[in-house]
Amino acid sequence: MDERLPQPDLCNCLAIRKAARHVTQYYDGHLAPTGLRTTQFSILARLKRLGPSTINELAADLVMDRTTLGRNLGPLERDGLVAVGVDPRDRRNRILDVTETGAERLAEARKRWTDAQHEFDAAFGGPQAAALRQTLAVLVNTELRTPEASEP
Amino acid sequence: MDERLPQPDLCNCLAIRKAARHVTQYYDGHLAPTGLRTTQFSILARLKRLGPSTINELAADLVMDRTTLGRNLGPLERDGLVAVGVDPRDRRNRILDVTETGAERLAEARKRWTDAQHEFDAAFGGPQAAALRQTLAVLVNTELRTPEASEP
DNA sequence: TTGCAATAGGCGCATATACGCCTATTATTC
DNA sequence: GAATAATAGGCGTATATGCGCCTATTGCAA
Repeated sequence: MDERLPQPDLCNCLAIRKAARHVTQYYDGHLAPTGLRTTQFSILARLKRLGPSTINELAADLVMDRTTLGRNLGPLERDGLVAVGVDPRDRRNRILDVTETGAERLAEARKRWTDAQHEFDAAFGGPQAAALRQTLAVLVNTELRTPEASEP
Repeated sequence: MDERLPQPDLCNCLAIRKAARHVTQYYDGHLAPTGLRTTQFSILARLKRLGPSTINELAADLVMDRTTLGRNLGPLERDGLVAVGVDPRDRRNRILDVTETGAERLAEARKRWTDAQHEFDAAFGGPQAAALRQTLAVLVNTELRTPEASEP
């Protein structure tokens, strides 16, 4: 009975991307009945927690590129889950806020999310999951500098 | 001097997706001069390691959806880095293989990847990185069942 | 105040991700 | 051997991701 685990990846990036695909599919499966994807759920949840925010603020919180968040707002705005307004005090800023409909949808999705969290803990181990999240928080706050393009 | 780290996410999925975005941007920045994205580099590297493989085999190895890999092959095939043939013994199968051009490009990219790995270890800690990769390998092999849609 | 720098965000483009449905091909069963 | 099941993969659709370049707006300096 050869029950060894496969070799872990040598590549940090591949390792985390594989895991991200694995876990995202799982959470997406749980959230599917609510019509929200994992990314959309995260956006709604964080925006609800932060309160009205600009695109830059929310994108930084989600460790997401500014333009990525901007595009991800499209479906949410179209479905009336997020309101996008202009800051009257600085009209460069867009003010994002969760609508009432968005809050309701978020509340429904949160039930499914809780189920997913519990099952995840059961399968992977609660303490292990907490430790992993902690490690990932450190990683996200680790500055990784991209090399400059060489001067011409 | 309030140097506390921000609270780790409670959501396993958000935590790992944030980290994946963070790390992917870093590796993509290093690989950019080679014209390869991180995903493409991973595909080439794994295919080179596995030898000629079918789409299903390679997709499973990469923890990637079959259709995702299928589409990601497009640019690689277009640029002559991967050859896609039909298995004469079972014509349902596509046989993927790294071309000579692909091998050369992979070799160049591997240099940049090695730099990225070293700098990653320096910033995050080599042993911590190894432990994280090990943990993620366990996670990827943890079965997470998606709930069945309710019967009508 | 006017003119330049800095900031916030949009948009084109290209790739990445995956579900559902489809065809082609092979394996199985009667 | 013909009908059927199972498997491999393609394709439509939709969202996710982010770089480079652009405009709009604001802050700052001469």
